[in-house]
Amino acid sequence: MKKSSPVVGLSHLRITLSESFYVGPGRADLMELIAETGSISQAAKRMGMSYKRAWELVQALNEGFGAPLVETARGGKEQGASLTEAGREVLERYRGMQDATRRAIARDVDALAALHSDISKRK
Amino acid sequence: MKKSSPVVGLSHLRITLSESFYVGPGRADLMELIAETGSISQAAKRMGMSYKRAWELVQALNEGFGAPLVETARGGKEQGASLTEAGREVLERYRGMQDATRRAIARDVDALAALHSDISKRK
DNA sequence: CATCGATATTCCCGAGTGGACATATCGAGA
DNA sequence: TCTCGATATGTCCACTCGGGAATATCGATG
Repeated sequence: MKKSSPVVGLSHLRITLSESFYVGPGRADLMELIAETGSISQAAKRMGMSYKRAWELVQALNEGFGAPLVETARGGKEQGASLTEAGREVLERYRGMQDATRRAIARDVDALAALHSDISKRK
Repeated sequence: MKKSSPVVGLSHLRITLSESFYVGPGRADLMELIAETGSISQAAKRMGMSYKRAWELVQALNEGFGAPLVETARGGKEQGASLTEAGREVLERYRGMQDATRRAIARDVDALAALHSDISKRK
């Protein structure tokens, strides 16, 4: 009994922590890819966005939060980017909230999807 | 024991039903205001957006869903806009999902807020 | 058949966004 | 001290988005 279509359902969940900081799906994905690749530029490439945009997002994350969530190091072999402890926690919490939300709204999503396909057939 | 700040927490919840249709906070608010005021222009005014934008959103809702969620009537005394039965159900379901989501993520939001204020104090 | 209020539709323009590109910078290691 | 890979930062430009305004349309009602 697998899901029929992964596209339907929760697509955007944004959590606001203050006037200057929020986390949404894009920022979370970027953080995750930075953790995976150890590089802003690599993460940007995988997300299909420019390095500039990714770097600006990192700035927004760090400055908005008030403490670095993404650390960077220039030069040498160890250069690159990585998540700080706070960054890892923010990401983990966000993923948890996504899961909790999907579970919480599953019935409503099904009901809406049913209504939608119902009406589509009718015409 | 009331909430300290209503700004913190869930700020955006978008539900995608198909490639051409989704509901988010803005569309839901617009639908609700149309139901309340019985007019696209009135609803637009209350949301601080132009009539044009509101009208475009209504188009996106109706065409995206594949069936009218907002009905309009021109001319005479009965002119205006209102929600169809499907529109009311979509709106009601969306509000329900918002509530369910808020409940589901409450603990995580608190934990994130705690982490955030913790770090803010530290510096 | 003139009025009226709201919908429907188009045109023009400014602001903002983000991409592409070009450099500058850093610092470990060869 | 030169190289190298990645970060850091600015400039320029095409494109999009949405606002504002103007106009057309509708149709019950008097």
